[in-house]
Amino acid sequence: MDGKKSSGGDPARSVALLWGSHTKAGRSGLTVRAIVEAALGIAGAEGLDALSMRRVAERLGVGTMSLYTHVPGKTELTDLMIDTAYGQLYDDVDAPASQPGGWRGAMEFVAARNWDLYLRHPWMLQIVTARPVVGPNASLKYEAELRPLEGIGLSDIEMDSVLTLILTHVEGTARVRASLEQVQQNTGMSETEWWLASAPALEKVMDASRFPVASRVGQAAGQAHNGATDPAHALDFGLARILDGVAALIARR
Amino acid sequence: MDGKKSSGGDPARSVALLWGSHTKAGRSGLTVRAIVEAALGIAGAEGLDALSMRRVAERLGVGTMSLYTHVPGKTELTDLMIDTAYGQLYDDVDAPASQPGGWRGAMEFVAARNWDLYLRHPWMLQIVTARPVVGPNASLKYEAELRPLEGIGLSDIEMDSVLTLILTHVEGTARVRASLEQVQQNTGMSETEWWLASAPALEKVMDASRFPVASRVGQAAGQAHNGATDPAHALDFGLARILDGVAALIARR
DNA sequence: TCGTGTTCCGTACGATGTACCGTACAGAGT
DNA sequence: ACTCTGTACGGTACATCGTACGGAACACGA
Repeated sequence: MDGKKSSGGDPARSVALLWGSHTKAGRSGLTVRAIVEAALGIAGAEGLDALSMRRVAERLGVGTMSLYTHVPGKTELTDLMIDTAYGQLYDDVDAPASQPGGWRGAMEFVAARNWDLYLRHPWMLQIVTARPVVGPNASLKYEAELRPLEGIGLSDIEMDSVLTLILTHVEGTARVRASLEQVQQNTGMSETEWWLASAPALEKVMDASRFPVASRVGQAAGQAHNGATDPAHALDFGLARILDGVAALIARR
Repeated sequence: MDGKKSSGGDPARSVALLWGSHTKAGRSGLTVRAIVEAALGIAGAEGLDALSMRRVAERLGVGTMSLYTHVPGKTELTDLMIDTAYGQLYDDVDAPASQPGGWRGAMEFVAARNWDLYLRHPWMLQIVTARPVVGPNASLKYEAELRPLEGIGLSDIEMDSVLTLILTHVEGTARVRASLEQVQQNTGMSETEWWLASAPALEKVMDASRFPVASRVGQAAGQAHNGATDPAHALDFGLARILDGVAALIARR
């Protein structure tokens, strides 16, 4: 129920592992790349809860402990998974910068791509990255996402801050989205079904007059969104506000 | 390493548990309230990883399985922990609304209080709340945080969206903060120490000229923040941008 | 041919959440 | 006062996890 740790071991070893070629095979053909891909397959198909070293080994037809010859531990494996997923984001470092609509269009593109990323890899949202993974693809991602902010009147620090703000927004919203979907899958109930199931019990116990604003707004939002929250709407609304705020910062110069 | 689940059982039972009095004691004096407090004590002192049903029972001098008489499972226990933590946020429903500085001052207050909440209860950030906990204190929190947005020119739905945006920002930033602190605690290295430990390995393997913008901006941000990221700065910067964006939305009317 | 180092992996340990089921007690009914 | 019954308590057991340990099997340079 809580977050699993990440990045506990030797930094130098982790860095070397992330930036290595991943193709050196032993006598059973076992490769770091193969291990990572198997892990991605499991996490993608059955979620992070289903990901265990035993399952990975099983999928590769290999003893469980053989994995530890190539990978220090599960922590480092997930780091590799994350960086691999990042690699699917942009096929070109200048993809965001060459988007129409200036820096704003570029940032909308960045947000959309990250949103898609979490949609395709919801397990990423369950990993508590104790430290940002500095792999090759993560570095490329950072470069690609910073470039459109170059030369528009922001200081270096502001460029970093703006990007962080946007990415935090997307990630947080995607986390809500993934949570909703997971419950839907666990309980077999849709968002509205679950709400209807708890409504009678709630009404019996909660005095709505104590929460006048909350009940009115909650009701309105619930009806508009077909459920308590609509992550897709939250993404767009939030991004629009954020970009307006950034535009105001730039205009102030 | 991944997020633990939440809210898997019967909705009605969960609601009743959350809104109940928590004082009915059996013959050994065991209470839902006592269980929740013990759990909060463990999570607060040693983190969520240290929280187990056995540890809670041990702390209460009680058999492990006795807990299950009062609480359906660990999932519901964490739900109760969360709602209890929410109870410490505002001592008055009108605390945010009666803050100086209008709606903007109120939202800054709300953000600061939530920031403090996660600072005091970092374990909350590790729980994957599969569904927002609708307990009494969560409801009060929602009401208190919505009130300052009343009557300033936003629709009901926009009120909800604005609040969600702010809370998502605070939570996401707090998550980064908690992650950094946890690594610091796990590895015994400070932010800068860890970075210095991986720097030589990174330089050996990463060609900085491939990431011109990233390395320049990263360097600048790293120096300004005494580490790769400065969550406190990210909080303030992001909140300022967001509130500017909201102000622009209101002004547009 | 013989070290010698690397890769593979079977076994085992200490955790975890909780299902199951027996036991023991508190309070109601007589 | 005595029995009956429902609830609270908790011991044991199971499946699962990450991984430490150490032996076996192989590749390869000398």
